[in-house]
Amino acid sequence: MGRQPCCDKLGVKKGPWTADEDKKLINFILTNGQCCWRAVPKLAGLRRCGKSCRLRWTNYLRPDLKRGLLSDAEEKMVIDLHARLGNRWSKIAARLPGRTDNEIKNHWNTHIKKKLLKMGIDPVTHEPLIKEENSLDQPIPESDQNKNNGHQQVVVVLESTSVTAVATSSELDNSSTSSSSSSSENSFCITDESKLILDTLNENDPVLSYLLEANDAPPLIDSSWELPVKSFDNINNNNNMTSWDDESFNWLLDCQDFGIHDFGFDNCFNDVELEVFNTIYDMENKQ
DNA sequence: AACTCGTTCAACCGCCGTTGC
DNA sequence: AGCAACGGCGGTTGAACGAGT
Repeated sequence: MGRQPCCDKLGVKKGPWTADEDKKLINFILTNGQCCWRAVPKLAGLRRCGKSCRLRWTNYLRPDLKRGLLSDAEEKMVIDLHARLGNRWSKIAARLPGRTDNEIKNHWNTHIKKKLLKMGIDPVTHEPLIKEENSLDQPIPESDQNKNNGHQQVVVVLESTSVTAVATSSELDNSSTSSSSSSSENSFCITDESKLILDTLNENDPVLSYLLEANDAPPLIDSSWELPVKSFDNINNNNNMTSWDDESFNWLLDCQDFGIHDFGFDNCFNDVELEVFNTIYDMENKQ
């Protein structure tokens, strides 16, 4: 005999979570921590599958989630990491504090994918889509392709970071040196649009510079996330907290823009991880 | 105002490696 | 050792919403 079934499929509720369900789940996790997800719905008084509870917690209720659109820096990191890791969203999310794999995956599919396609980059391979774009989206007349002031595309492939870009600027005249002297795989030109990509590699950017230095480094954030129960004490000012009161709960639901600092999570990360987080945090606050 | 269409994202589904019995 | 549940992951779906007509 193996284990008991995960949950009784009959009577299990599906669909969007209600505020009441959220409250029950939050209360349970804060009281008991994350244990056996199979037991959570029963113990928390929820008619949900344990899997659904885990998903709701990790993707939405977790207090260290940042919420909101990804910042430019985060987006650039996602693109770069995707170029190296592919659709391994959980690995990518592990490098972006406060972001979930689901969130990054959604953002990729709805925003970044389109941006890359618009730039003539295959979002899967991160390689140029010159042929496809010429034949499908916006066919470029041969006459225009022969003009430097037209929209001739120049491939930007940065081997060290796997970031690929295609420039469509008319400032190609200024970049002839780099394109003519390189091999096909390594050739690149500097133009307005490609500068946007190159900006992602700014050496002054601590996030990216750290990222680039640590090609094979372990994830910035340990994937085995643990509930820092202690940090929640700050919320209720109650060391013996057993559950959230209505005020605290409403505060959580209303405050979708919280960060690590807000919860005293700083102690959960080492100096480097905190530095990365602080950089992203500051960038967002400046916007 | 009513309808259509496109976009977004929370949630579900199914698969797979791990682990407990 | 083998079966089956668990936990996690990536792909997909569909309801909600906004923009355009």
